[in-house]
Amino acid sequence: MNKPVTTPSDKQLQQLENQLCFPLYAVSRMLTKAYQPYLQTLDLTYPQYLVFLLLWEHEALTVKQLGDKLLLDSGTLTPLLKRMEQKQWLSRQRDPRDERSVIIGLLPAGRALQQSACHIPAQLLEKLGMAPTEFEALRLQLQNLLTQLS
Amino acid sequence: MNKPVTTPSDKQLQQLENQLCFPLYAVSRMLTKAYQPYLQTLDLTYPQYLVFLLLWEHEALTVKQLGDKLLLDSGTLTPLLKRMEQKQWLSRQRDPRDERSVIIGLLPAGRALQQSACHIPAQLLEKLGMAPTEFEALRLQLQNLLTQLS
DNA sequence: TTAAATTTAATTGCACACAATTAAACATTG
DNA sequence: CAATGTTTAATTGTGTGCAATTAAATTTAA
Repeated sequence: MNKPVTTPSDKQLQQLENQLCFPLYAVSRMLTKAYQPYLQTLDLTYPQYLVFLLLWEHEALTVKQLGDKLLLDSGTLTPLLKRMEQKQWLSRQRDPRDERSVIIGLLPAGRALQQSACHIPAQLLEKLGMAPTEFEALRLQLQNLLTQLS
Repeated sequence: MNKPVTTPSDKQLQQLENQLCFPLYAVSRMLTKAYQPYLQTLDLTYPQYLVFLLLWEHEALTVKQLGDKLLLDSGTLTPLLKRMEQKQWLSRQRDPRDERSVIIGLLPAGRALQQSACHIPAQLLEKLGMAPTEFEALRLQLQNLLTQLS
């Protein structure tokens, strides 16, 4: 009763790969689009929203710390943060104790946005329409993948 | 023995949202990066690789058909396909029977790339390090999410 | 304590990604 | 058949996303 232990063909492996890698790529983009209607009214993009989630929690963080938490480098963050600075949402200033670091701090207009954004998570979760057990399973798998890949 | 049926707070919902939405966003980017070492030697990007996977299978497709399959619009595909055309990997020509459509066809250099790329799926799958049951579960959940979101 | 190595952010250049608009070709309908 | 509506790509403009380089500040080591 042994199963045949044949090596999967290149074509079979390609199909497997695309059943996982492409959906991940596509779902991620669709998810960003799903935020659009809510974020657009606040003049926010999804990466900017993620920066706010961190600042609402921590009040001030360096570019480096933001990058570590979001897995984004300064080439992405610097122009993004400059745009947010122009809207008076946050401040950018060198750390006097280590002039290499740039500290990003919440400004009143940025703090005020939290009230307008606090209903987004519930609306998003509803859009996903997932059962709690499914949700938890997916969360764990993504967590594992993230560990595996980074 | 009833569980307390309290409404989750905004903060709790925000945490839930970020346990799923942010990991999806991050994993997708890390996955693209995981392809880098293999694609770089072929002078390919991940979206370009996806275009090739479709062309290797179908030989020729319109921009519209590529967009439907990849969930990308012409604003993304047109410049990407022009870059691939410049490398002589594919041709772009209007369909004589419907001048609105542009047919993307494989050229010899593009067809030849398939031989160099055929080992990528196996290497990628190994990098993910997932058990078959896990793999299938994740695939199904992403499939469901994609349906829900699009 | 200087010289070398390291850390951190900014800059530069290239490639997506998508909303909105435009333009051309085709299809439909009166 | 002509007017209207629809489909399809291209274009434009804005915003990421990242590799590679640069520059400045700090840390380490000789």
